[in-house]
Formats: sequence, structure tokens, C-alpha cells
Amino acid sequence: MDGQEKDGRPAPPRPLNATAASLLGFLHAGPLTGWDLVATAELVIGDFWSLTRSQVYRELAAMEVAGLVESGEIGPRDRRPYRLTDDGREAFATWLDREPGPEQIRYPLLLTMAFGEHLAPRRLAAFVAAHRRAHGVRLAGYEALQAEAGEALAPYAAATLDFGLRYERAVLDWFDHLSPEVGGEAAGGAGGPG
Amino acid sequence: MDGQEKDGRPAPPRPLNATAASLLGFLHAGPLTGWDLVATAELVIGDFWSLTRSQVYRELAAMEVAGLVESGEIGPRDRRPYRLTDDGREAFATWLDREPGPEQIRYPLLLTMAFGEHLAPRRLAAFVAAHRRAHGVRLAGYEALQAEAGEALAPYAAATLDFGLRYERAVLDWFDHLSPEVGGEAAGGAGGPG
DNA sequence: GGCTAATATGCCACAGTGGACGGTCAAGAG
DNA sequence: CTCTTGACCGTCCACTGTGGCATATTAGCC
Repeated sequence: MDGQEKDGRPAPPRPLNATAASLLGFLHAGPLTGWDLVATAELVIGDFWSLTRSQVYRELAAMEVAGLVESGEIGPRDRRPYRLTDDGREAFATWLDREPGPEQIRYPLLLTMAFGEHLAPRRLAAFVAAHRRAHGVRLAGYEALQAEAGEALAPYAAATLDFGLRYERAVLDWFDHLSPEVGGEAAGGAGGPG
Repeated sequence: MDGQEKDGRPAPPRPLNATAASLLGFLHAGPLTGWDLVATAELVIGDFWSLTRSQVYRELAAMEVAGLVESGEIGPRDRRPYRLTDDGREAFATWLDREPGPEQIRYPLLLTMAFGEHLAPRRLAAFVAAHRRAHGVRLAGYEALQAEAGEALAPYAAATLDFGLRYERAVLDWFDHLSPEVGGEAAGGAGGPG
């Protein structure tokens, strides 16, 4: 018992990472279990911030040690609700106030395309077509969401949804202007009847 | 013939990850050192596939064990050139032929914005302004690149550059339509005199 | 009661990130 | 000529992030 302080203050040296901080953010609304937090995060920030079960449980355990959250009584299915402590609230506020870093994009299709000279054109075209379809579905989902909930959305949620909408439309535009050499169908007017 | 085969074939069990595969892709042009590979990757695929020195050296060592690359004689500054083997070439081709997965985006600014209710509006507006500026710079860079090298670019490189262009323009558009409640300046025409 | 599926958590190996570190060499300053 | 500086080159480490496997527990259904 030397490393981790026994006196009142656990002295959190590490500045808190974005995933852990997000969990604290969701806990402002009341106690939640790891399971609930995963579901909430997936729903609310999943489109621009990925996290996994493993990560969530690991962070919750670490934050409990650090005194940022406290676990309550274990419920029905080993359900372990966590609630925010004052230290946790403060850590969240500090985190939120930091300069958010640049976005990170990892797009395997672009990687495949960048090495396209080593790949059969037909194959590349098939990948491109599949991805175009997937992006169409995503856009449709966002549009439906906006149509249903648009007006009712808090301005913050509306802004992030708008980002998704614009992003998907830009990607679709890109697909529609891809030259046939890289798997696009050009302006052939096709693409639909599938 | 149990663990790591000593006879000719090292039998690569793992399917190769995208980062390692990209290194093999670059090695088609001739032997390169880890340092060179990092620089090349940063330049060619850095905008949509991030990798770090640590990762590159780790993968090279693993791929050498797996027989996908061979290291040559150590040069001037401990420079260790790697060249592609036939197994490596085959592994790359196999990898390239797989269905590329969906893209991953992690955007801390959207995270900050999603929790915007807990943040001072001024602060959020400052973050937004800074990011808008950064994206403007990125777009300008892409546009300059297209103006200089546009015609000379291979179609694959042209396509990935076009993605970058469209992405940055979409993001900028989003910034320009952000409501003041979430840090936007709306259509106020300001933005300059900061 | 027994089956199955959803709920709920934990563990592990691997992938990915960023920084610190140490050594080598080239070129210019003194 | 030596010394310093900085670019070059590789290594190591701790932490973050991902995905799958292994558990239980419980609700619903027959």
C-alpha cells in the first residue's frame, strides 16, 4: 500500500481519457451499469466515438479505484450500478474543458484503392459498389432520424446529427464521381435497379 | 514442426492486418527500411490510415519471423532494409482481395459538442473556431496538391485525394451552418477579425 | 422442470498510440 | 580539429482500443 495513497485523496495523476470521460458524462443523469453505459454510448456517441464492452468495464474499475465513481449494491444479474462522485464530476468538467484533438479517420476501402494497381478492377468495383450501398443505408437512417426527431432534438444532438448527414452525403457524392478506373460507375445513370 | 517451424515454410497462421499489409504494398517498389516505410506511409496513406513508428518496427520484426520479408545488410545508421519475399507478395495479394471493412471515425470535437450542455458556450465556440481554421488549412493543402500534381496523379491517388477534398469541404460546410447555440457563428459573415 | 435467448461481467491476446531513450552520422561553429 | 547540434534510425514501454471467448444469471417459453 504505497503506490496508491491511503489517505483521503487518491490523487488522480492521469488526465482521464475521452472514453472514460464520456462514461462520467452519461453518469450525470443517474447511476448506470456498465451494460447500460455501453448501450447509451453506442446510441448517443457511437457514430463518432467507438467504444467496446471491455474498455468500458476496464475504465469503470479503474475509475472506481481513482474515486471518480462508486459502485452500488449488486442487483439481479450481477448488475453493478455506478454513480458519479464529486471528484468524478470535477474530473469530467476538467476533461471537457480541454482542447479536443483532431479527428481520426481510418478507411480501409481507401487503403485498398490506394493499392488498386495490384488488384483486379472488377474486384475493386465490387467493393466500391458494396460500400456505396452501405453509405446509402446510413444516410437514409440519419434522414429518418432527423425527420422523426429533428425538431425535438437538443441543439447539441442536432449538430452531431447534421455532421453525420453532411458526411454521408459527401461520401456518396464522392462515390458518384469516382472514375471507372477506380471502380466507379461514372455518370452512367445506372446503380439503381439492383 | 510444432511451434515455429524450422523447415522451409513458416506457415503464417494470422491473416495479416491492414498496417502490416500496407508495408508489404510499399515494399513492392524495392527494399526500404522501417524509417523509410513510416515516411512513405505518412505521405501516401497518412490521410486515411494512421500508423506509428512503434507499430511499423513491430510488424516488420513479426513479418520477418513469418517469412514475409527479409532484412538485408545493416547500413550506415543501423539502417536495416527489408525486402519482400514471395510469401510476402502472396500474403499481400490475399489481403488486398479481402472485403475492406467500414471506416472508423473518432472525432473528439463532436464528443465535446455532444456534452456541450456541461460546457461554457464561449469555450465551445472557441474550440469550434479553432477546428474550423484547421480544416481550412487542410483543404487548402489538398487544393494546392491537386493544382500542382493533379493531372500527373495516378487514378488511385487522384481518387483518394478527391475523397479528402470532398470530406474537408463537407466539414467546412457543416461548420458554416452550425447554430450559434453550439458554437457556430451562423451566417453572420464574421469569422475574420479574431 | 428443462431450453433458449438476453442480460451482465470478466479476461485475454493483439492492434494502435505517443513518448522517452540511446546510438549514429553529417555539417557547421569555434 | 574538436565540439555541438540536429537529423536520422531503431527500440522499448505504458496505456488505449478491439474483438472474441468464457462465464454466470435470469426471463420466457414449452
